[in-house]
Amino acid sequence: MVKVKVTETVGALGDYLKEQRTQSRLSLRQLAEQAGVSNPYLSQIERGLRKPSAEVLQQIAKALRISAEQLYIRAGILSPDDGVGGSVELAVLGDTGLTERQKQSLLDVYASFLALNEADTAPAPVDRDEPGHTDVATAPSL
Amino acid sequence: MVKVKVTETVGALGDYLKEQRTQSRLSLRQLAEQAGVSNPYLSQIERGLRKPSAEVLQQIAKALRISAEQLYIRAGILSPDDGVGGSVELAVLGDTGLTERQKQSLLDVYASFLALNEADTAPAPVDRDEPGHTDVATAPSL
DNA sequence: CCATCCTGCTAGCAATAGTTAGCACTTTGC
DNA sequence: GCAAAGTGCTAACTATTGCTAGCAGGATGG
Repeated sequence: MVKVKVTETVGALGDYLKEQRTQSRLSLRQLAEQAGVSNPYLSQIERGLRKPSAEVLQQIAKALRISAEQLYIRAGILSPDDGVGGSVELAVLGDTGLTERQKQSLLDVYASFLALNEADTAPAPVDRDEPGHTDVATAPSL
Repeated sequence: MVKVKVTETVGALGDYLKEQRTQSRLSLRQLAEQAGVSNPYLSQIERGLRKPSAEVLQQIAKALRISAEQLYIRAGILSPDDGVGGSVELAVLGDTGLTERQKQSLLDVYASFLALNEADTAPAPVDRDEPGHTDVATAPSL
């Protein structure tokens, strides 16, 4: 009985973090250095004993090449459609690799997708969108 | 000894935060309550005296209906194309309002835009040796 | 005129984030 | 066999977060 519920969310974050780290073939010390924190501390974060500050979390996310927001979502701290509604818009608008025109086009497509799904799920309020299931039976012709 | 250098980034975050708060016509206490923090603490954050933890920052961002990532970017803590490269991908993949197929389409378009701009600005293909990057998107035929 | 509610701010304290030093174990090579 | 360097973890400490209690000033209105 090791996991004693330290808010449970922190543990989830730690697990996901460790999963990402090992998947990137990074040792604890390597990631710690890249993220600019000490290795014992990173170890404690992974085991759910500590909650990293915003800055540290950003550094870690950056070192792992993932979004801090995603880190939160995947760790179950933030629900996907909770406060992040519009994160696609923001991500696109904040992208420096796109021209303004391209951003607009992309967002147009995005909006149209959402509108389609909206109209789709409206009569049938069963909106369980399981990844891998790809419920595209009603999806528009692309 | 007055701490002159509070990293300066914190001040920027505070300024942006305050700007957003007043723009939303929220008093300090109102936002503090919505974000689940004490009002003196929020006050200190806005004045750059404190750096909020990851959780608190998320709560504040949520209460203001903005992305924590954007909060960082706008505050100048995180540069837009810095570690957030790929945030569009992540935002799209994390979006619950899209089907898997739509996500794929959107990302295809996104990738093609990037490829276009890449070819435009860099005649000589720059190869960045980033571990675990696995650049799979090489301009899909649209 | 004074009570009451708002605004934001300061002081002081408890909790915890993040540090350095160092332990135990495993692998690598001489 | 054993040094050297890798892995992650523990302990003790300092620095910082985030709290409660309470202050001064401005509106509102009885």
